[in-house]
Amino acid sequence: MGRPHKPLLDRVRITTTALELVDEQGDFSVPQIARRLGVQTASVYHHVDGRDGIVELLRERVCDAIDGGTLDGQPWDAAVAAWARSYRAAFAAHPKAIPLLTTSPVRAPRVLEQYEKAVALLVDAGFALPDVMPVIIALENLVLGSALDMAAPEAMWELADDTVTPLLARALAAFPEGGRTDIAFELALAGYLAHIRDMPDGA
Amino acid sequence: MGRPHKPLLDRVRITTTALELVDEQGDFSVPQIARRLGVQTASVYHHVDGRDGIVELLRERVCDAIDGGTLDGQPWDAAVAAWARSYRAAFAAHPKAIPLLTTSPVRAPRVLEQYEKAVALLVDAGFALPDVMPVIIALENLVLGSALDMAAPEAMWELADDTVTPLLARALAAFPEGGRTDIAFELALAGYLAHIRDMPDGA
DNA sequence: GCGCCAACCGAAAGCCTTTAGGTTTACGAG
DNA sequence: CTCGTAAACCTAAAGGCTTTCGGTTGGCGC
Repeated sequence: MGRPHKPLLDRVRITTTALELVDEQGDFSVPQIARRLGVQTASVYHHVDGRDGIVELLRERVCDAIDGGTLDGQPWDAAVAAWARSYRAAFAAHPKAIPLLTTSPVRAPRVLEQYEKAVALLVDAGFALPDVMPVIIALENLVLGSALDMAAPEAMWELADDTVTPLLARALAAFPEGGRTDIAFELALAGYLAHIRDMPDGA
Repeated sequence: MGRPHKPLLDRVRITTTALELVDEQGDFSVPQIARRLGVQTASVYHHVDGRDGIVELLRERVCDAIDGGTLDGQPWDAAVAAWARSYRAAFAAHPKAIPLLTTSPVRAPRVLEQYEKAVALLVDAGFALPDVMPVIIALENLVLGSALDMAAPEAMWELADDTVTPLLARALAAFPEGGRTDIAFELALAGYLAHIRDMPDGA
C-alpha cells in the first residue's frame, strides 16, 4: 500500500468504468467501480465529488458525442434539425443511461456553448429575442422526451392487453416494431420545424 | 404487538405517505414511510411489492389526475390538445416526483384506457392505422419532455455564466421567468397540432 | 370453540454512500 | 541530494437502505 508508482485512478478511468457498468446494468455503484479498477472503494472518493459527481461526469461524457458543428454553415432550420438529431443520437448510444442522465437537465459547459451558438443562429435568422429561449427549450423537450421513450423497454408496449384495449393493440401491430421511437421523433421534429419556420419576424 | 384491532396499513395510506415524502424531498424510502405511519419497516412489505411497487403505485396515483374526459365530444384536434395539457398538468402537480415517474413510462390500466380512446379518436378522424401510434407516441414525448423540464430547478438556467455565453444570458433575460416551461410546451404543442392536422387521409 | 391466516414485530444479511484517519511514496524546492 | 509536503491509496467504521425469514397475536369464518 501507500502511494503507487503510477496512479491507478483518474476521472477518465472512473467515468469510463461507470459508463460500462451503466451500459450493462442500467446503474452503477461506487464499490462496483472500485472492484473493476482493482482499488478500494474509498479511493474513488479522492478523485470525484461523490456519487452525484460521477453522474455529472457521465452526463458530460455522453454529451461529448453531441456534434456542435451541425449548427454551422447550413440554413438555420436545417442546422437546428441536425443538432437535435445529433443530441438525440448521443443519448441513443447509451439507452440504459438515459434515466440516469435525464433526471436533471444537461448544463455542462460544452453543451451550454452549443446553446450559445443556437441562440446566435436563431437571432441571425430573425427571431425576436424573447422568442429564442422558448424555441430552444421546446426543442430540448422534444429530444429528452424522445430519449425517455428510447429508454423504455419495447415490451412495455407489447403487453397491451388485447381484450381491454383492442384498438390500441391493432394500432401497435400496424407499424414496424423497429423504428418505433424514431418515427415518432421525426414526426414531432417535423411539426416543430414547420411551426418554427413561420416565426422569424424579419424573415 | 400481534395483529392490531384495526389495520394500520394499506396501499392507499402507503401511497399517500410516499407521495407526501416525494413532494417534500423528491424521494422516499420504505423506513421513512414506516416511521410516518408508526409502524416497523418490515410491515410495509406485507402490503406492497417492494420499493418498486410503491413507485408504481405513485405513478398510478399521479396519473389518476389525468382527465380522460378531455377526449370526448370535441373536435379531435382540440380533444388531443386538451388531453395533453391535462396529462402534463397531472405531472406538474408533483414536480419533485417527475424524475421518479418518468424513469419508466406510464402503463397503468387507467392510462392505457385513455390511449385506447385516443386511438379511436384518431382513427375516426381519418388517420391511417400505421400513423396512429407515431402520433400518440410523439405527443407522449412532448408531454414527458416538458415534465422533465418542469422538474428542473429554475436555477439551472440562471447560473449561465454571462461572460462565456453572453447571448444565452440575454435570451434568458428577455422573457418572463415565470412561465418558462409553459410557453415552451405550448409552442411545441402548437407545432405538433398544426402538423398533425394535415395528416388524416380521409379528411 | 377452534383453527387458520392476516397483520404486525424483531432481527439480520447484504448492499450502498460517505467520512476520518493512517501509510507510503512521488515530487519539487532549496 | 535532502527533506518536507501532499498526493494517492488503504483500513475502518458509521449509518442508511432494501429485503427476507421466522415469530407472535388476535380477528374471523366454520
